[in-house]
Amino acid sequence: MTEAKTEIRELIRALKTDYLPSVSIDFVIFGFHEGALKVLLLRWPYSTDWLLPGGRVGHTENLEDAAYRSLRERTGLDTVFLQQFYTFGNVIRTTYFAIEEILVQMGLTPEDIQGLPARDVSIGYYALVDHTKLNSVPDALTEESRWWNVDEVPKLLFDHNEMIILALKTLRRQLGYQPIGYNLLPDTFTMPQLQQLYETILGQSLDRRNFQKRMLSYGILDRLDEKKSTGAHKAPYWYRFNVANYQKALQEERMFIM
Amino acid sequence: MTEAKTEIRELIRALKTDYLPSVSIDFVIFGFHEGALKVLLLRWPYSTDWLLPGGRVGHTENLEDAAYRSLRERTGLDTVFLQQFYTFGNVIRTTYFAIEEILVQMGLTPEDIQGLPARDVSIGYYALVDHTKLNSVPDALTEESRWWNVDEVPKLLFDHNEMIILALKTLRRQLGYQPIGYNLLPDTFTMPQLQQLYETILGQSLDRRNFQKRMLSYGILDRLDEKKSTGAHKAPYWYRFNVANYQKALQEERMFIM
DNA sequence: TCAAAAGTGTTTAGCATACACCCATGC
DNA sequence: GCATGGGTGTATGCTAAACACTTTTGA
Repeated sequence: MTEAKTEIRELIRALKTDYLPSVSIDFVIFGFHEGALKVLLLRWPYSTDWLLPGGRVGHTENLEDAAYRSLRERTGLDTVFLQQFYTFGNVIRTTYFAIEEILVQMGLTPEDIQGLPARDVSIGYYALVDHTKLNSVPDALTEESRWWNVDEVPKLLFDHNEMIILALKTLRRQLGYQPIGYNLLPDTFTMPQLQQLYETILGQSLDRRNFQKRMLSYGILDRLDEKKSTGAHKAPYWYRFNVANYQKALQEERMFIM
Repeated sequence: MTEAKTEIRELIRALKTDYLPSVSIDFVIFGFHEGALKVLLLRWPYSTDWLLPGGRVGHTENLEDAAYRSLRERTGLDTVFLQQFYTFGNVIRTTYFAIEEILVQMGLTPEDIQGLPARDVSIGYYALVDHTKLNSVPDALTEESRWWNVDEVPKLLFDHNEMIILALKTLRRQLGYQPIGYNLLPDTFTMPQLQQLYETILGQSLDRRNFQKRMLSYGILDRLDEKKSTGAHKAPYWYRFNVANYQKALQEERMFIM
């Protein structure tokens, strides 16, 4: 048996003993890059299908702590925007049944599989991350992981396509009552970049002047000096989020109607 | 041992074998009566504290089905508005530990308690019900159940106070993009009654004329004949929800800004 | 005839939308 | 000097908010 297979068996063992049975976490990790909204997917060994990264909850671990821990273990990211959006509990969603073939190829014996929870209820979280800061941490169950454009996501395992759709819908609605961009953009950014982020998430273009007017009116941005030119045109200003005001706006809700 | 205690032991046994371990459901059941928003609470035998009604998920039962089933078993209501709003997973939230005293008084032995999940992750649902149609179905674990005004709810067991607060917050936000009232009002109702419902949920008073104008503009109401007088004043019209349009509005979202 | 509550229409103000010209830079 | 993209202000229209008088009814 290869070392990888041994590692997988160890993971499965831990799954049975170290974590709450019947409960899992799935992450829709959004990143923003080259004007497109991306989502992080991974692929198991011996499988051609992709799926969302996930995690589990320790016996004496708070759910939210488990979500942050799992995400940190997987992405190396600590300060991310992480939000629970829905809990999925259809029976067919995660029967190990459906992926038995893969499990067998992973070198798991019937005894390994025996005792796995027959189905999970999975708590969906979505995360917004600065994709330049992410360094993917591989594990034995991850053969490959990469970013996909949200509108080019293939058919995924389980109900993970629906999860992405609902996460995106929730994210768009959230844009209506909370600011967004912190943790998703670099520390300093330009107004056109911020606007592109909004346009990408909303899937529609917005008026430059009106967008800037609204954003500035919220008082969550601090303007810095000029940007070094990146092309044959006037240089845009750098902006930075005013963290205090940004946090306050997050609390307040009810502004930010797009 | 009393018959009630035998029933309780049977319930606890079923809890260990018939349902997913570590997963529970809690209901914030809202009713509207006498101009006040109410929430249904219950009290266990041998306990002075109140708490939210709950349910569990069968091994081969979809989460949503389990929610509807539990609610039906408890309230006799079939067609209710039921919405998942958050999943709670703090460790301290449901340790049986915290209520050991009560369990002992219920006649449970250490062996009964042994094997109970140490903690649950609980999926919160809120329901809107026509409180006149509710007939409470008692079980061995329910010593007493009744409606409480939402602003007079006492300190509850576990984290159930927080649950009510978050459910109400979600309900209020929902009022911003979906119509509400079907399942919460009688079949026919008057405009002032509908307005009172909105005012009650939002916790603020609204302008009569503007409210009526907006409501009628949504096309979800059918006006009937005059109401029989209920006082020394002009009789209000009866209205009824136009179910087809109401359902369509529920799908559409994004209208109904209050 | 008076009090209590419901029906109804108009005016106003604020905000979101639409829209155009000037400016800086690199080639 | 010209093409590219960024900066900025104003005019308009729509809709939510503010607001008052008339009608019905029972006591």
